[in-house]
Amino acid sequence: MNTEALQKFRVVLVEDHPMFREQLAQLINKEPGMTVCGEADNIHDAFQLIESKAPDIAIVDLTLKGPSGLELIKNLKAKEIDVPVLVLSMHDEALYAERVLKAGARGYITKNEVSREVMTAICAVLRGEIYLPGRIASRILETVALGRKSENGVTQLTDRELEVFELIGHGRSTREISNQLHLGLSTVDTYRARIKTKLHLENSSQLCHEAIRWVSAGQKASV
Amino acid sequence: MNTEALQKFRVVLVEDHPMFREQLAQLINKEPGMTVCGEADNIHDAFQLIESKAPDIAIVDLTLKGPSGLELIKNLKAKEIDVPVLVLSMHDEALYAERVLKAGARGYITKNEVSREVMTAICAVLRGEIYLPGRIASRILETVALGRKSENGVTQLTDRELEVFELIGHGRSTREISNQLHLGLSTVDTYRARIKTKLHLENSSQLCHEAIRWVSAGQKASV
DNA sequence: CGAGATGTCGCGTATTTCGCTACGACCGAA
DNA sequence: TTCGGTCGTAGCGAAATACGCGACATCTCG
Repeated sequence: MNTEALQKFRVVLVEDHPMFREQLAQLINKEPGMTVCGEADNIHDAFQLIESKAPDIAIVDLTLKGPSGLELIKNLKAKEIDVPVLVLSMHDEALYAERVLKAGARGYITKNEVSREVMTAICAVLRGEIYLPGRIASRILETVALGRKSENGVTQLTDRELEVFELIGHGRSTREISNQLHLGLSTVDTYRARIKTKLHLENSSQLCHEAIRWVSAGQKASV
Repeated sequence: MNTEALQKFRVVLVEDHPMFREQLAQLINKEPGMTVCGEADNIHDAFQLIESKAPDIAIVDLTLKGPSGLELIKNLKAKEIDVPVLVLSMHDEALYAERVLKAGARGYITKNEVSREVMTAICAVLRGEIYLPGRIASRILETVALGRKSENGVTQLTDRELEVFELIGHGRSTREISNQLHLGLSTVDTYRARIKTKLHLENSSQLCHEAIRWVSAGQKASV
């Protein structure tokens, strides 16, 4: 029994929803081979926790109160603290999955999964695999199959496209942009279309959404 | 023991977040005097469930996939189905608390509470009290004390308008919103128009912009 | 009761989106 | 140097959407 205790996988939770965190902790502690060795609700505490405890895995919520979980992942990578990170997100969007994976996470699941799926993901990551729910994986693989560069996020936008993207993010309409940039309406339209393609966005609402998020994030989440 | 089992308070859960629902169910079933007698993840099932089971209390998440929990509460009231409703919300916002209370709910807690607080709330509502966490209660009382009418911004939107506003903020197109809310396209259009008027917005880009800003700001800034 | 607020919807026109095509410039690989 | 790719630019037509108008039934409250 002692040896079993020693062999348990040690998990750190980073999640700012107390109830959700409790639930996760319970779920994990219920599992024979795992134990929660620390919890945090912001990236600062989380960083110190992970640094000191060196857990076998960290489960990180993307949307924390302060800087997002993405920052945490990047910080860990920057400091070469090598802990597998499983990202938990509210967003069921391929864009985020790509970003966090690129930032160094080893898995991405949404909070809409059932507990079993979460455990599956944890186990997969502990085994060293990268875990993604099927629908997100396929969306990403699709872009790969289509010959996309491994580039993701906003980096692959052209200068002009980025310019337009940012203006969209500032709430400018297509017409305003075309005036401001001295372009034809249709030209701006083309950029919008290309941006949507590159960022895998379905319609102009999502385009607007992403653009604003990007702008108001101060362009730090790029990857 | 048998009589005790018969006396258990029967609880219905309405929550579309599988993991969270599991957690809640566990929390409640662990309690000696309570038992979960039904779960639903949309207001349609929820309504039938509550109608048929006539539970002692319903715990309702505000943000469901389809129509929001607010609708459910209103429907129950309209049909004079008299079940105490405890609202569970992501939003730590007096704005929502006021709305759901007006709609007939008997309590309002956020998902940021710890389990103990949730149990406290459930018990309070079961005792026939109205339960609000202190900080929300005081904020509501404050606005009452100040003679209300801090009518700037989003406060003046009606329930429906707010619902639409939020969906816009989540990047949904008009069509998606009309589907999700089971409304005519033109109806959603009308709401958009009214929102624009009330918030003094010029066009749909700005509407989109404001909605997204508001949503991603976590709705903390207004009131 | 009556006025106003609210939820719901339709219509017609103006505007925008969107998918497609196009074309010259440039750049790197064959 | 020719070929294939990307980039900036732009037009076209069909479909979708936005927008301003009106409408009507409830509901609420003075």
